[in-house]
Amino acid sequence: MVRPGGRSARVQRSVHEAVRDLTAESGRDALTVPLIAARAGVTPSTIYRRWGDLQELLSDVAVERLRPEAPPEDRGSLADDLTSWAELFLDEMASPAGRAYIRDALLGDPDGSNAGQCSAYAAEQIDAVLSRAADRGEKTPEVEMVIDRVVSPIMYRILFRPTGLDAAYARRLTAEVLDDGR
Amino acid sequence: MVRPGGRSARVQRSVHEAVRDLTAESGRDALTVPLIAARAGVTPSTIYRRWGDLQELLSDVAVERLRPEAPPEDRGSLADDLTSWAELFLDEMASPAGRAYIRDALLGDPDGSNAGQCSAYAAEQIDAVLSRAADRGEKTPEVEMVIDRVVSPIMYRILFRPTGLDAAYARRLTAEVLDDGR
DNA sequence: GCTTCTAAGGCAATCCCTTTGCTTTAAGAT
DNA sequence: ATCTTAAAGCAAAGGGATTGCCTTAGAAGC
Repeated sequence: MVRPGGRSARVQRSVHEAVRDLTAESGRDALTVPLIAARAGVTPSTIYRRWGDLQELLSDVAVERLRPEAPPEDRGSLADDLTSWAELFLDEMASPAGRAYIRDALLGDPDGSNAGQCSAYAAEQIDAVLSRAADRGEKTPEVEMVIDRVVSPIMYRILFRPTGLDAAYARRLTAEVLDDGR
Repeated sequence: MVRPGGRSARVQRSVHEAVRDLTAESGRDALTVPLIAARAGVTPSTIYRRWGDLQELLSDVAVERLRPEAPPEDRGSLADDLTSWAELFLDEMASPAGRAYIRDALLGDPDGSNAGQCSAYAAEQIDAVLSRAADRGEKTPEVEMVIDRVVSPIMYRILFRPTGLDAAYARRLTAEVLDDGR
């Protein structure tokens, strides 16, 4: 039984807020469950019971922060829309903060649902860009193809090869998928 | 000063061995530093001083296990070699054990060097396949292209979208990169 | 070979994170 | 208004993480 307006919701909000505040103040390495609990005004056992451990809590907070805040900007053409989305995506994800969120999201995620949520966010944004282009009458690649050809290489490099990532790489990947897919 | 034949090497071996044994016996969730230390015949502080924490130790062990044991089999043609390598790669990485090792490798890896090593292993194997094909006179894609178009999508799905991964996907990715790249 | 030097491991005490049984509270149902 | 029951609070115990100090063993110089 979910009680979205009640005490549970208040606790969830204050705990998430405490994580964000303490991360900003002292860095994520300084985070501990008792610290977060004290800041949030709850007892540690509440956090342990609801989230299991620190990593799962951080994973929750990370996914929340990786949620896109607005649909991709409309620049008038598929090529422009997709290219600028990919540049922005790379930029956000490859930043130190972005990398930290990705790691956290993957880390405390026993069943993969948080990671799946991240992927779903990207798919939504891409789908918005492609649908808009289709409405304009442009021929578009499949969402799956954009994920395989643009999102995957970017994420792979972020996770496994921390060097050589820049906007030009995002542009090249986008140009290639548009050449092949429409 | 490295002392490869001495006590350090013995400790390293016995600790790694203890991790493997205990993982097999009791599962990775049951692992703790004191447990591993006891099995390895060392004190916990030794492990903390050498590896920092449990996650970094597990990351070390994971990378060791992700090292390929032999060069890819020679089946006579680039298409056959690359396809069967990709199928094997997907199979090993997507297995429960493979996923666990990937997670561990990424997890306890503050500077990204362990993850980089994993990527280097894959690049080596691919390079071996491509060089062999080039020696036969076949036209081959670049290693980078195979990583972007075959390895990345597979790893992305393993990490972010745990469903719908099978040998057919590996074959499709390989076929596409061979069509485009030679 | 013997002495010297030093990186690495052992030991032990301390701190505090984690876990858990029991109690209390508050949101929703009747 | 009363009842029910998730969920939070409390507190104690257990044990993992950390660190200063000491000991050991391998390597280098004589």
